[in-house]
Amino acid sequence: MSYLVNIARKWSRVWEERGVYEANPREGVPKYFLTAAFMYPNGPAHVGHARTYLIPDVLARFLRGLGYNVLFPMAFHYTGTPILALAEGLATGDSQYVSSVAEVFQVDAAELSKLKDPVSVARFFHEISKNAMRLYGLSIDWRREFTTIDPEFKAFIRWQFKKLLDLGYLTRGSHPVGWCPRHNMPVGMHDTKGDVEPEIEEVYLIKFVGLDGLGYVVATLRPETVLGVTNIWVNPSIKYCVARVETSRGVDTWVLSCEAAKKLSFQRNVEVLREVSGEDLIGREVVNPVTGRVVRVIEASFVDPRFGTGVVMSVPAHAPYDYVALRDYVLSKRGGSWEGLEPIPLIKVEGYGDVPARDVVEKLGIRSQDEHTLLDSATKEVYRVELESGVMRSDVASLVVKEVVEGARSFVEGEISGVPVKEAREKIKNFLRSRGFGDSIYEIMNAPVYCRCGTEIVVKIVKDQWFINYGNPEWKKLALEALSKMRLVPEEARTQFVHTINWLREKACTRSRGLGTELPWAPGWIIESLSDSTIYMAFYTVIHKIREYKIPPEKLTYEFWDYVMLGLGDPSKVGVDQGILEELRKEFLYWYPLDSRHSGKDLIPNHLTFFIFNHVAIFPESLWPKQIVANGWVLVQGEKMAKSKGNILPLHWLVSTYSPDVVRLAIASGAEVESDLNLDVDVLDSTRAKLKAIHDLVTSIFRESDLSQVVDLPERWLLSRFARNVLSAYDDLSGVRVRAACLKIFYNVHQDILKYLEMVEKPSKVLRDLVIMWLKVMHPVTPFITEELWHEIGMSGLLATEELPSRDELRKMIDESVELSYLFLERFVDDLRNLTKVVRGNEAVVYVSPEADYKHLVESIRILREGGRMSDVIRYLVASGFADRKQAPKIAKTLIDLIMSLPPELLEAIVKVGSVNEYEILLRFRKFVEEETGIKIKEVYRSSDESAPDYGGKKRAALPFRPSIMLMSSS
RNA sequence: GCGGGGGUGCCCGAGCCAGGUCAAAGGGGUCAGGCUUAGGCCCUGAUGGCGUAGGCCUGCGUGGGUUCAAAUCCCACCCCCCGCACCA
Repeated sequence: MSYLVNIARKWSRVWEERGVYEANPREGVPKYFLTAAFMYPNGPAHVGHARTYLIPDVLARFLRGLGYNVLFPMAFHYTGTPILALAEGLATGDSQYVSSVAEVFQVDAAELSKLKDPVSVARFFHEISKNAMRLYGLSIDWRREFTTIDPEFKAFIRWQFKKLLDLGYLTRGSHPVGWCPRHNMPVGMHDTKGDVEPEIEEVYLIKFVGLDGLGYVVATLRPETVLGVTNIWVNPSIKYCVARVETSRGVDTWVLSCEAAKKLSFQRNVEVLREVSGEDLIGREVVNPVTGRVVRVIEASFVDPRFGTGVVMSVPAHAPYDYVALRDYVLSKRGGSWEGLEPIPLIKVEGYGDVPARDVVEKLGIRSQDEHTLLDSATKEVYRVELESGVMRSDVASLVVKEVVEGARSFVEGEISGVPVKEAREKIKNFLRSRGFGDSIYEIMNAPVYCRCGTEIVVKIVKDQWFINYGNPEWKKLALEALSKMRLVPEEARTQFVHTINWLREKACTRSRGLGTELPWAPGWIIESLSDSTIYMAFYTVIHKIREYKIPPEKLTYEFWDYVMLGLGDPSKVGVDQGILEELRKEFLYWYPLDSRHSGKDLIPNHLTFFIFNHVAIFPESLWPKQIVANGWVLVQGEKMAKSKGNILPLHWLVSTYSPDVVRLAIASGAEVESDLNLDVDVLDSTRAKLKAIHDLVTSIFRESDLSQVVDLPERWLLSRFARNVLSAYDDLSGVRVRAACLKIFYNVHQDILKYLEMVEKPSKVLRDLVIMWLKVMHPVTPFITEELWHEIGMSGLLATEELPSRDELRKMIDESVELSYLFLERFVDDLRNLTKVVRGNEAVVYVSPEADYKHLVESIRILREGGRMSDVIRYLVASGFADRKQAPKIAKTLIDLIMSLPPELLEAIVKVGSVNEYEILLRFRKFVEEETGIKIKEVYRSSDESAPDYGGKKRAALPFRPSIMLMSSS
């Protein structure tokens, strides 16, 4: 095992020293430019990266072998906030934390504990990962490596964003985010306890004006039920605040729970004037803004001060909570009298009575307002059926007793009565909002969600947020156009891309903290990571030259990039030597457009789509990317990798434990790109065994001194099979079917060589030539062991720079007639074996058809291909004299069955080759057949041989490609 | 809820887009045999049911349909996985 790791160390160093993978423009040579998503170093590169990076590497090596000038670069993405959290954790010096991180990542705890700031954390994992990638054999041009906090890169990103701004694709506004009041920063899923995504939703507010002059603002998801309000709920045991609250119409005075007031202060200005107890509010009267009805404030224990405003409107006909609370109240305080509080039916729903809430409550047998689980499911049911199939009753206008706002009655009459709930909801919302009685706040629907620090998360409205407006219809059109011209692997991803492009709206593109590039015109705002990584592939084309010519970052101006990337402006006025500038421009144009972009499938709905959008925004059509390859996950022992599970397989550990070639072959042959790959230890072990077997086979072939010079049937067969497998593997690789290619190159070829060795007494010299070709075609997947073998068998030069056998060269090696003969033999063995299962016997007499009869098979194939039926075949057989009228149908049936059972390629081969000399083949491979089946071949006769005995009447049953066999027991 | 992907033999997993090459590739497991001092390595064969002549029957989530012919096409249903953003 250490052998494989050692040769990897040796050859990766040699390749690097000789600059084998440093790609420079070469005029007249076709280029291929591929990139994989650079990694975010908040941990070491792991087996997931290993997969995403291996696919382009195999393609890169393959294409180099076919004569392409291939560029495969890599960089590191420092932008973002997760590294901050990690650095924060490490900086506390908590040794338990440090050692747990060290363990999942398989890194040195002492080293780790020295890291105090985000940048050194990033550098630490960057170095580990980079070294792992080098040992892993990725054929990367490392001269072009960079990080996203390099000044040159920042200059490039500033240019990109200025471009987006000029194009009108950037907008500004405010928007709600999950927010930790203690950290004073936005929190996403990865900063919360248990990785919970805070679900932020807009909740509607309706203001009931109290007769005391205060605004009693209720929060609701169902504004249409405002028509059926019988009372207002407050919780008597909690504190309420009277506060001056900012609204779109100026400042208003509201009553709301003090907790709500505090939360709301993150969304708008709130000034608490005084506190009142819930108790004090009981019995006050408020006016329904739509119906004008005056209702009372009543106590209810179910009211949650943390949700909405802590003030709730009561709609007993359609809200189970309200119905039950009201029932409690009526029974305990009013001796069962509902007078004045009767549920007011608003919505008709099939299958329910006038008061659906009551129906459901009774169905579930709910007894009190404290049975939250039951009430929640009741609420869900009523909400769902009313939304889906509910219609506002036609008499709702009569509920308007007094017009608080002008036109309320005619509004309800004309727009609400008789319409579906969904529609009524929108109309009432708009009506109330336009009259100053409607508003909305944001609420965390899955509250409580806690920050990692333990503080409960609130919703904050971030102001002056910058967005990239992916909702722009013109832009979408361009993106769709680019997509339609792009090749996708897998093709199934296309619909997902189309939907993503259509669905995307404004994307917040800045953050208030983290590593990255500042928005040039808005200091303090950092461009977030999904936004600064959309066109950086272009940056690879020139960064090494910028460094080589020592162009200082301050000279990388807007004009500089405009010229290099777009050829705009006057190169003499850029402030950089014009010759150099032209050289950069030329190199960019040499490599661009990008030929293939690789990443995990998880990036389809974000990065890969943004990648398309930004390319079409900034670059002309001729420079749009040509292909995207999105690969599936890597599962470890059937499970998804996760830090929390501790089952992350870091690349540096993998390659030093199992060796790069083993890991590469296991990943490459484990699954096709689109599907998830399950990696477990057994697979790695058996892959290692496979490589060892190949290694030993190759060395033994070259150790063997006694080789024949013949190029006979077995040799021709071997060469032909090899060529076929390799050609087919080439096609696979061109279609990014790496697994299929691997199976052919590593498994089929290997097996054929073993078969060949069985066939011959003494291997031919031809085998050596074939092995040399074999090493070449294996090299893209397992570069190290093949390079080592290359030298071991005495070849000169580096295998890494060798050309692969060309398609033409391979095609010439194909020999259909030999392959057909061999196939015939295989089928015969199968047939014979099959027969031994049903008939006892240990020796066989075989009748083969004369070669001349093949013309009947060929003709029958032709007839069937041209749409002929059995009758046509019969007619032909009789006409040709092959069969008489009596036997023809039976023969035709067998013939057709035979033809139908043969694969089209084989039929093609039969037609092409014309015939098989069955007699000769069987005699020649008699021993082989006997060994394979355990049946002695007593005699082989031509069925046309008059003098041959006819055992069991089998003589006449022979058909081309299907000898007739008489099985018997020797006495 | 919206969107995407998928349900295949004991297990994993191809094949379905271009219907007959499909009892259904390839692994794994299991069984038998070989190699071997021994085998955890490797090699060969078997692995839905039936069959003393190379064949028949049943079968690819469920139920219908189209067709001479369906794992493959159409319709309905059931079930599983993954995304829904400001986060890499």
